[in-house]
Amino acid sequence: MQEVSHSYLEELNDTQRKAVTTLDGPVMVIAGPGSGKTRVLTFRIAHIMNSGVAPWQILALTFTNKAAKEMKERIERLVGSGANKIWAGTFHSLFARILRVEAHRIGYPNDFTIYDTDDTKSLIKEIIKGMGLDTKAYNPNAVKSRISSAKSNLITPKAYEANADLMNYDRMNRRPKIFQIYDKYVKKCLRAGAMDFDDLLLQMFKLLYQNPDDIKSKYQSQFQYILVDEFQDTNFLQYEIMKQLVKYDGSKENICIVGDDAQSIYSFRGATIENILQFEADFMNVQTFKLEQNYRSTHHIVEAANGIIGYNKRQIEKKIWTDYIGENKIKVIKALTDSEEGKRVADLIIEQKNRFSLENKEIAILYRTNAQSRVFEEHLRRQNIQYRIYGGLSFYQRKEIKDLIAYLRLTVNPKDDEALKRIVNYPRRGIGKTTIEKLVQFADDNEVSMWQGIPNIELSKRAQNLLAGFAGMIASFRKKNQGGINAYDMALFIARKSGILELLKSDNSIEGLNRVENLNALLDGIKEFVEDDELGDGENPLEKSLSVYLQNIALITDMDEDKGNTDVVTLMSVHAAKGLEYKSVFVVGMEENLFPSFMALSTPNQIDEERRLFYVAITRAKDLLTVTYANSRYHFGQMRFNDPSRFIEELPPENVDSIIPIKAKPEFGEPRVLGGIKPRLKQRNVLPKIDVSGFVVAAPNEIKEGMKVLHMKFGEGKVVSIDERQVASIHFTQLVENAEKRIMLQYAKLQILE
DNA sequence: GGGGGCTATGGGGGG
DNA sequence: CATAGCCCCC
Repeated sequence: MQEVSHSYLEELNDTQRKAVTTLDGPVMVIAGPGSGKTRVLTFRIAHIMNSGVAPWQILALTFTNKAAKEMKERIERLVGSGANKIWAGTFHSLFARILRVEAHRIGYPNDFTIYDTDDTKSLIKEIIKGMGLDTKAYNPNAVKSRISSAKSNLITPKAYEANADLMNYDRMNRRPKIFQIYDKYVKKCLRAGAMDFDDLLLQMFKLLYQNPDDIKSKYQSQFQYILVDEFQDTNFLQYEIMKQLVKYDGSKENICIVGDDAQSIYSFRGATIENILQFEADFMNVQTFKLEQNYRSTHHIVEAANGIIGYNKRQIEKKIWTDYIGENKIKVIKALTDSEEGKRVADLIIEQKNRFSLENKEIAILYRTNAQSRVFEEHLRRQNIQYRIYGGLSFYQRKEIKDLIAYLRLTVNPKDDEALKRIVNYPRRGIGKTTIEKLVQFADDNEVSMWQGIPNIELSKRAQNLLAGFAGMIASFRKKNQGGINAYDMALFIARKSGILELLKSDNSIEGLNRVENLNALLDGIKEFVEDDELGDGENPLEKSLSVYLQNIALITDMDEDKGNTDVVTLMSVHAAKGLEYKSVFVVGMEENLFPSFMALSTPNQIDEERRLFYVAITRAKDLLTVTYANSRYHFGQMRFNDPSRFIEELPPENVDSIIPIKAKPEFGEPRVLGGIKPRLKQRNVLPKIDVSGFVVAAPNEIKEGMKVLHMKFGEGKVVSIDERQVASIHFTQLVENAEKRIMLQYAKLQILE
């Protein structure tokens, strides 16, 4: 037996050490900002490994993949080797990895597509339009967030319809049919073999809960130790998954959660502080440790943070303190315009760099909304200060990148309707809007993906040939892809054969050249992925297929990318700054309607969350904190006037320099009031209510011309004709428009009436 | 079916 | 300001 060194324990204070060495049973660590939380987590994992536990038996759920990567590197240095085999990453990426192996057990292909926000939105929009509803009343964003929140709370479409609170809420907001959209959305995703971000959690839960082939015990016994970072930002569903993994007969319940209720800033995506309270109720004998000493910031910053958070009721009792007495108070700067704000921040950065010999990378500008980055960019560039913006439009969201990726997605999973719609006519091959609409309708009627509809839909000869040509190309890509080709060779082949590369190269404008460059950068990235010789769990090189590549990039964010050692000022949203620290921090745009956001003004709970967000913002600073606001700023091309943020007044005066407590009155430019909702409904099919109990599905070959049949969705109809591809034309008596539908017998659920 | 120009309209944070 | 969606023309 090798001698194990525990010398790292000497680097910890008493509470930290207890949090690291208490390995058995449920542990809760409440960790104030700058209290050495990351250190505790890494040391704890190292300690678990030193106690003889294999790295792959440890599940560490972090907030970003970058945090997981850094943690693994630090653990590697502490314990020698093996740290790369720890299951560390975000909920989404780790569950995607598991589902890639297990999805077939719950009705999904293992090669499932991950739908991003744009895919989700466009699908929801398609459904709304398909139902003849108005996209103004049924704002796709609003609908998406209702669906997302339903999924995060384990509410199925059926349960949604049966839930009086949800239905009343939707009725009050004039969106009574959200439950139907939700239902269609779920079905369409399944047909497309696609999971959205919420599904990565929801399907993981289903896998464990439904427990096909006793799969649950496999993961329960694998993950002997579970750690969850930023627990305050997990939602109900994430917590339920954790419980599936940890709570069972004979479990040692070795789970450690680390969080800070004061830094809970993600309730908009379903995170709930209740989880912290619930944890103590769900687990017996939870051992709680509170890390209250702040090692990061000056007393001015810590006291200001305490002062701010004191305005919030209801929090876990704790007192964050520091023995770091700083010289510089918090600076509050008022600017007349947003542009002046940008200039003053840039000037002050120059001044601070000289006076305190700061490097660019020790400085960050934090804002409430990504749209605010522009003025700072402008002025930093003017002053020749290197910077980097995180968040906003990422590389993978550029059009030319998404186009090629859509081809790759379709090659891996041809049922991916969103990918198909995107590129079926790009580059142009004469397949127009009408054809695509018909294909969408046909696929919907037959409850299949568009890809499955292509060989069976009846269109003009021309349209049919064009579609067949496209399908043939994709089929040839698929055939090539199944021959064990790596992702790079495949992607290059597709970029050439699809005509994308050629099309982009024919554009000699600056933007065109840029696009070619971006596409090449994407191909380089794929090459890098292929050549990376990182080892997987079983010491085998990780698989380099297109499918694995797509899974990797679907969950990548700006934050995960290496900044390298470049010396740049960081610009990012406050949300993105969670967990980070800088010597000098500028929190900008501190105005009513912006921070706190106008969306939050009417709800006390949301104001509290904005306040926690401000708390997170200021506690990123180690030495210097500057808070700025502007009397006027451009927003959507309009000049707007805002009062200074209430949070500025909440800063304790003794920790602040040069505060100017003037409440500017708006002179003109009152906020534009959005108009009322004007529903504009066309006469549409109202689908008949069909009693599905006692429904007898007929075999495809039993259906004959002239028969009267019952369809699950469209009700009674008469079979007009059946063609050689087994597509039947059926006239449905209860439909108002497009009563004659073409239905694929292979998939149709029809009952013979007479 | 495709392209170009014009208008109306969003309104946050992110995996 | 940015862009989706519409209208009109080829």
